[in-house]
Amino acid sequence: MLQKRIDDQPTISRQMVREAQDILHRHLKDVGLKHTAQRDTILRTFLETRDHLSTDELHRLVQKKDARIGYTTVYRTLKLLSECGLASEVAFHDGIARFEHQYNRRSHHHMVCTECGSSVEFFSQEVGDLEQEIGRKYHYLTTRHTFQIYGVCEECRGKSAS
Amino acid sequence: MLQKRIDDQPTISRQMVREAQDILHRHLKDVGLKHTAQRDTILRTFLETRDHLSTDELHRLVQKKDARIGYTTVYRTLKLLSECGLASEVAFHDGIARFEHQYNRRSHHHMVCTECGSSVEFFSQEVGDLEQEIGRKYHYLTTRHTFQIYGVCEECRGKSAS
DNA sequence: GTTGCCGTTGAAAATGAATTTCATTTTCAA
DNA sequence: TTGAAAATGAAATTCATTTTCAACGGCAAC
Repeated sequence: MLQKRIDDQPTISRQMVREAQDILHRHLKDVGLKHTAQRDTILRTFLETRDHLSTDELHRLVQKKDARIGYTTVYRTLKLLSECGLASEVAFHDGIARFEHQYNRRSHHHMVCTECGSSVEFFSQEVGDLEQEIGRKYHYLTTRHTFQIYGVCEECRGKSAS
Repeated sequence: MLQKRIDDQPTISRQMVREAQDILHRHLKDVGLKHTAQRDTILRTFLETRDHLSTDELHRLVQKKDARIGYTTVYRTLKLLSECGLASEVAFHDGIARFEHQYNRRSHHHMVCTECGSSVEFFSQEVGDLEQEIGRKYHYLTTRHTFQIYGVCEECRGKSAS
């Protein structure tokens, strides 16, 4: 099931793609890895979608551009992208790891419909503040948090009522 | 790795165990299943610990009481306990499903150390309020949420510094 | 008390996503 | 150009979870 995202930045500009590629290339150099056509293709494909993609879904999209790129490479590249902050994993609690790109986006959270899998993104400063506050209180050096709301969307409630 | 929990209710009384058993028995009756010694043993073992147990860990504890109880039965009973609200799953994002008992506990969240896996529980009214607020705003009928903070605890920071 | 039904049990097998292996190919610095 | 190091991708493996199935057990009807 494809996880849609509702967003305040509908498309990604050529400029952004270039900047993201620079970030990846710098990261590759930093950790002594090489620059390959596959990695660029995967990054570009990843940036072009607004959805929350599983490795498998991204692999399928990538294959439309270059059918010779394998699942494993997509899997490994997603890890690389996560390392350099271009991607981040969102766990929707359905047993599949999903990724969304983090390029030029403000911090947000998800509300997921448990019937159809669609999701709404929302923004709340308070949640980030809470991370800081709780970390200070218990002497943790916090790095990140996850916050998801689960429920049933309006459309699905309509269906089940009929 | 055993996930410790820090709590405001250190032990569970005989009274609570009895009440929890009643809840399970009623649920079994409701869905047309039977009351068995295994299921009672598993429930009792589950209630006796304050930790966040994986199926495997609970199975090991159960085996100390009755070595003939199999993994599958523990797995299935945890599902039953979840159905009737006695257990709930907490995803610590390490690929293993963990459960904690929900009997007579107030709503709480977790902060997990990514080094040693220990966790702190904390309480925040605001998070629940936020669930309501966001649900109303986007017309979702919300059922639950997850909120976890990840970081490094004081002890682990000490270790890595030395 | 016996019978038959139906749910339970638990070992083993299946599943499926994530990860690793390994032979081959590609990259890149010298 | 060249060779060492990394990348690639198909296949195999891992590992938690879930399902299957044959044997078992309690209980109600006879």
